[in-house]
Amino acid sequence: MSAERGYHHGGLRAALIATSFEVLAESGLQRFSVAAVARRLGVSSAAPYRHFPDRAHLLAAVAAAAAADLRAAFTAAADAAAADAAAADAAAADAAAADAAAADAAADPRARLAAVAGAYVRYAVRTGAGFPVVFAPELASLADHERREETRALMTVLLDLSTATAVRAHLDAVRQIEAVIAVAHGYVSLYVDGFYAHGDSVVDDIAERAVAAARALIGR
Amino acid sequence: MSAERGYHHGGLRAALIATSFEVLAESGLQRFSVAAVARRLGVSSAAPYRHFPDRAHLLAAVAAAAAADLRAAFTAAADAAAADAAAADAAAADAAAADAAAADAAADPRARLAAVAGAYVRYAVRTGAGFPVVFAPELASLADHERREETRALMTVLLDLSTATAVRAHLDAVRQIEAVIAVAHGYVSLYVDGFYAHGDSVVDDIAERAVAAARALIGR
DNA sequence: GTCTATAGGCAGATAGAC
DNA sequence: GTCTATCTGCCTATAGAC
Repeated sequence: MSAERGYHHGGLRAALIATSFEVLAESGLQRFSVAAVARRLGVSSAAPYRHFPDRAHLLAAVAAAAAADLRAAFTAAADAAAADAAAADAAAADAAAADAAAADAAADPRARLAAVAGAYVRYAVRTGAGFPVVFAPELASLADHERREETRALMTVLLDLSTATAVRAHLDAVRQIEAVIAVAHGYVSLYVDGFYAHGDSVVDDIAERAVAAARALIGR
Repeated sequence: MSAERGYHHGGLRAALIATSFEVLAESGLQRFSVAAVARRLGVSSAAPYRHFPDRAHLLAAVAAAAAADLRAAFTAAADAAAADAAAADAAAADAAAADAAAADAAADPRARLAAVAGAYVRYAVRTGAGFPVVFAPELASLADHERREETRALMTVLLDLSTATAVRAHLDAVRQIEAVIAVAHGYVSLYVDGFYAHGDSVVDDIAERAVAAARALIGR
């Protein structure tokens, strides 16, 4: 449909969002520029302004996509952790029992919540679009319905995962999820700010450390 | 000695470093600019280049000062936590016993380490100069002896605090201090990136939450 | 719907006057 | 040791040609 370079004629809007993730991953939110996205796509620096009125509206579209991605990544990681735990519990038993336990979404709620930390580290490092992009204050005033809905759904998923760990009160659930995100984002922030050497294996390492830390924070 | 505005003639170097902290606190490392520091001091944008060859060398001087500040803040917070814990233990006993326990630097090593998280949150939010400034990769190649010495001393203090908690191996101590810094920096990062509303009481709150999270991470 | 061209702004850094 | 003035470069955003 569209050429690799030069004209996009129709698909540019989606391409701008996709390429924005690459620029974010390499440069971060502060250094993100519309010009860099256009350059990478081989279009002129004016082309993006046909699809987004300004830099903030492009970033808001990216934030909405990131919120949706994170929600999917969190639920997938939680389900995988529950399945792993069930498989480990039933290691010597038959496979049918493990599958039955894995199918139970309530199984091992603390492991499910801890898995969020690992998924966050991997996604935020890979795409550059973590919570600071999703909740960027510069986008708060934008009346962007899609982003508002996606962020609300994201927070609902997180709160449900936290509440399932049998915390006493709603405030405890909020603070628990805050702590899990804080430790995961802390590892991400130290990584992207150059405290660690860069590399895929390092990302895997800190993702595991984030899960272990989250598991300790969740307690019991 | 020096005028409030305009000429500094002798004190500008120190003033540049001090004002750099203010600019960092307001704008962050990415948006930090030599021009903004000069503007705030009421000197021309060329003046700083008489004292520092470029932006990186000014930041390196700031990083060295921040490392020294953080080391002092960490030891002070650890000592205060140990004193608090001793006072609480001896609440019904006489004051002399509490003072004696507080004077013992080995008392309550896990509370001492957890206190680091609170001190980090307060300092990094107030000055804008946390680990990403101290260990900024853009400064790594600078052969800045002062900064190297200060960062080494800072890491030694942290490692000693971690080792005192009776972890099994050296690697465990390193990962433990990493986790404490990660959770503290995570709260800082979410705060400066606008996830929380801003205000002194919010900073106090997240500093306390960082200490509680660190305490859970340290365990036992 | 994309282009070229441009205006206006701010940053890093240098040259030469005082 | 600080100034003014300037060069270069990159950014956001707009105007008008195609």
